[in-house]
Amino acid sequence: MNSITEENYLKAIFKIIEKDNKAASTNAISKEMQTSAASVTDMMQKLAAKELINYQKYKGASLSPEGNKLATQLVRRHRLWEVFLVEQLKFKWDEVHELAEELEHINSTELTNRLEAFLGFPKFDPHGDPIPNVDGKFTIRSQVPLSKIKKGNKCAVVGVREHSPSFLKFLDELKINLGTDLEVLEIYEFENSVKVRINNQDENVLSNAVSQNIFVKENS
Amino acid sequence: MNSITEENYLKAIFKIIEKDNKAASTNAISKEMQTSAASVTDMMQKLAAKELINYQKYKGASLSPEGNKLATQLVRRHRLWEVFLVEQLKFKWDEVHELAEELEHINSTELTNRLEAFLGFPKFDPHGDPIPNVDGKFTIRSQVPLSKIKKGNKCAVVGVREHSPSFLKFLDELKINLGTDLEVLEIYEFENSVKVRINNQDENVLSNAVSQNIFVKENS
DNA sequence: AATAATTTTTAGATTAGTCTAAATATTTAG
DNA sequence: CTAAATATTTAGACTAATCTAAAAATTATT
Repeated sequence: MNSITEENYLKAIFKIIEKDNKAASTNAISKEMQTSAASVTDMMQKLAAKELINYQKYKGASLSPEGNKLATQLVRRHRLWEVFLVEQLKFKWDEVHELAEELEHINSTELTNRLEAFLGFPKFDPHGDPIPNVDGKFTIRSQVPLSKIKKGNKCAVVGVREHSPSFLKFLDELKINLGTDLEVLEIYEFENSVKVRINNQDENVLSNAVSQNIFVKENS
Repeated sequence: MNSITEENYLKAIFKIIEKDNKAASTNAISKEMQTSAASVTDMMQKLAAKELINYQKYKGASLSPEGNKLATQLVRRHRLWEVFLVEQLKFKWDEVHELAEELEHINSTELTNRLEAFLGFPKFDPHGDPIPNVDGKFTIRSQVPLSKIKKGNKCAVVGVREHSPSFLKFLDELKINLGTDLEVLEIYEFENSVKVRINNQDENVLSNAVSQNIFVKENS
């Protein structure tokens, strides 16, 4: 069996590789895990000995097939619990990450699969991230940052890149959530700010920092 | 904050005191926790230093008001999760203990209270054990072991004393569950076995070991 | 009440996960 | 392409939770 700590390291590596598309460096992992680089090196040796990662001194770590399977399972559990917390317990999308971070470590395939069925086999979590199915397969969906949408075009929010509570709460203020319809009314030269109409009602100007972190699907 | 290990010790002490009505001895705790007596002594000193228990060398441990509050909260979470697993995820009553044992350590009052509301404020868990409310108050209910019911009388199952999966599965075989109606048809001299009619249908003879472990409410 | 049996505590070690500081390797820049 | 800067690893130590073996205290039994 693997400890919760080991699981968290695997998840960190998974996350870093997903973002950077290259082996996760010791420093990147230590930053993600909020631990010292020395602790990371220790753990890399341990995980390599268990053949959960491929690791070479000074060269960073990647997931072995087995490690990838475990990490994917953790992502699956995390996102299913987030759906439960938001849809059934009525938590808000900025409140569920930490709880799911704990719930995901409850190691029961039966529990995970029953939860998935109970929730109706959701394909995406409350932030629009895909939920791997029982075989670890993610549902792929076409999505672009809002910042890429041309003036005059309409689209719908399908996800967010940034997951911090502060960003999510900010979007709440703007009445932007998953499924929200947006129309790009204007794109300003200054910092590429965009003026959008939100759900055919309010208009608002969004900074590039915001529009880059909202994923949308353009209306066809 | 308290570690999961500390929480488990508090729960063990709670359970022992509930059963024996006296300070929990080192040996009783080590048996409950499946650890050595030496480990228990160490932990008792730690919990006493935190003022979660009253502990005197060689005299056993009892819960302080603060420790009792924590233990009750764990019992509350454990039983609420059991209700969720059985009622929503369709687990059987003999399958939920271990999972609830993990879920109970997720330390969020908000989560607990929302779960309770989601489940409709249940007062008893799938084994008939009372669920403490947000203030730690248990619902008291009159109940007697089936072995105390007189010949000819009718009653309904409200709980079980023994919680082992093997006992619970055995009751399943007999079609005995919470809410099942029983009529005592005969009491035999030999070991006080009882013949019962189950839900006005099957008849079966139950050993005293079984009838002592089924709690019922006599029909008025 | 003295002694035997049992229970509990203490002493000393072990493992997992962490740290800091020092040493070593790699990368970057002049 | 060497030297400085940065990244990584190693060494050694710490804490929490555990263990076994030995010592001490309590309880039970003649």
